[in-house]
Amino acid sequence: MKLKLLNSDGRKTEEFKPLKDGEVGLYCCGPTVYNYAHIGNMRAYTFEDILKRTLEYAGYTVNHVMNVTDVGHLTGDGDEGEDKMIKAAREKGMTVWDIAEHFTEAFFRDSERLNIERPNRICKATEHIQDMIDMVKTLEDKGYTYVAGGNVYFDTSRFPGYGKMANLENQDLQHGARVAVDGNKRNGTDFVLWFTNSKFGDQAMTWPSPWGEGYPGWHIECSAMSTRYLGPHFDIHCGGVDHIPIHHTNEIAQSEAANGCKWVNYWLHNEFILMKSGKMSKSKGGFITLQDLIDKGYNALDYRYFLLGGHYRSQLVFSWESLDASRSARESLMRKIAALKEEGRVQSVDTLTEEGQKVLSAFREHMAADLNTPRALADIWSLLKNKNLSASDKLTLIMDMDRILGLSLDEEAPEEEPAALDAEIEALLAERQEARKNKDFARSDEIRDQLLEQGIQIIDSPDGPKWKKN
RNA sequence: GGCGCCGUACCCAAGCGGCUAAGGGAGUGGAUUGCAAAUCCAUCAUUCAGCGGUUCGAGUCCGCUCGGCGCCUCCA
Repeated sequence: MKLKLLNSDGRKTEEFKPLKDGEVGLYCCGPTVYNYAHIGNMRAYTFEDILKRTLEYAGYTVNHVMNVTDVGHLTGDGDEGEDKMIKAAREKGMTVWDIAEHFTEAFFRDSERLNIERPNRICKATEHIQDMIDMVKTLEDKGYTYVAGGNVYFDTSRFPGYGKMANLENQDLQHGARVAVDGNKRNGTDFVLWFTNSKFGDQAMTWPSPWGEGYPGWHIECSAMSTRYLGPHFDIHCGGVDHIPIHHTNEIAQSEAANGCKWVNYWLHNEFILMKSGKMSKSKGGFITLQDLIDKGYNALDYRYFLLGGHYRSQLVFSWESLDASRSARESLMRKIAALKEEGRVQSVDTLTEEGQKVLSAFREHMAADLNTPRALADIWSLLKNKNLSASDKLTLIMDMDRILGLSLDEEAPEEEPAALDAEIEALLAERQEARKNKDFARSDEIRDQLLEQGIQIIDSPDGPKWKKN
């Protein structure tokens, strides 16, 4: 299985070749834990999960590293603005450490519910301050920095090819069009490596450094931590498209300047989830969390299915109608699989017939072609209708595909357990059965409507009536 | 002002020069069911925003027009 990935660096689709045979170093920009993640944020982590699963499916051993930003990420650019963590702590009356812990926990709970596999290593910025200081020191020794207004800046004019991936050289950037220009900067694109003059300094969040007590700039953490865990040159780096022009551009500059070599071979970026009204973001408010979906009665995997229905590199508009369609599709899929289990069983893919092998390689080809998950879902639906496949072959294929899709297709269709039936409903059900037996359908339908109003849907089956909560 | 993306049926969405334009949701007709639900069968774009061009051949490449979006603040 040869993967072809669209590399943002060069904007071309390339065949993936790892630096070391059979191994992949993968770094993904993780959450800044100052608030709950919204469903747009979760698209990035779901996409990265699909990437990781696909790599593993293809036989690679993946070392997946993800950071948790718990310091240094400002609300504004340059040396203006406040640290997000500190701001959140002040507003909520909690310590920064409590804030970080609370939202980190919430983040991984959401990840788990979306079947996102835990990265092999999760690293917190606050636990790697020394690595960052060391890297800034190296940059200083190599002459890439200057100190102004108490802060240490990276001088982008000293790094040839700065902004190449983002195509910055061809853009007539309007610096200061919407944000006050930082007068300490020598170049508009320069950025802070280490802060010492924060106006909002929370003493709990500063560390001693050669430049004075302070805290790190946001970009340096990813460079320092990825280098520590994956080395100075590794395979894949992921993140949202929003990171291309600034965060990743700066990461490349400082990493390659410090390490003195090529840093990342493949850059993969996911596009945004949009609302009908435009972008979803924390600062604008009005964002939707996974918990909101669950509170409305959706399964977290309905959202994963929704995400898989669009290509990660395309903008996807979220709407409740679309989510409903995803839920209907996923529930139907689960029912069909449950039915298949009545007459077949999962086996090794080696036992597949020629037709089954054909279906499987088509699926693999689709996933290998820059992770075409919409196509992969279509493959499942087509295979279900394929008359040349036995139930066992279908199950075998679907479960193999689910290693990548991560939709928990092997789980039993969620049937509301009638164990907790309350007596009143029980009585109504019994009465309805009695009425049906006597062909008093007016009464039986009346009871059904009555229960439906209480959010209980009755489904008659050959084994008697079943019910579920809506 | 600069950079980039997109416009495929009622909705979402694949498709990257060549068999009859994937798949899902919704809808419609039929089978089944007391009726529903579920399931099964069938049906659902002579056409890919518009106009030109390249080509033996274009939804797919090029140009223009119209429309939508993102970035150049924070953001996944």
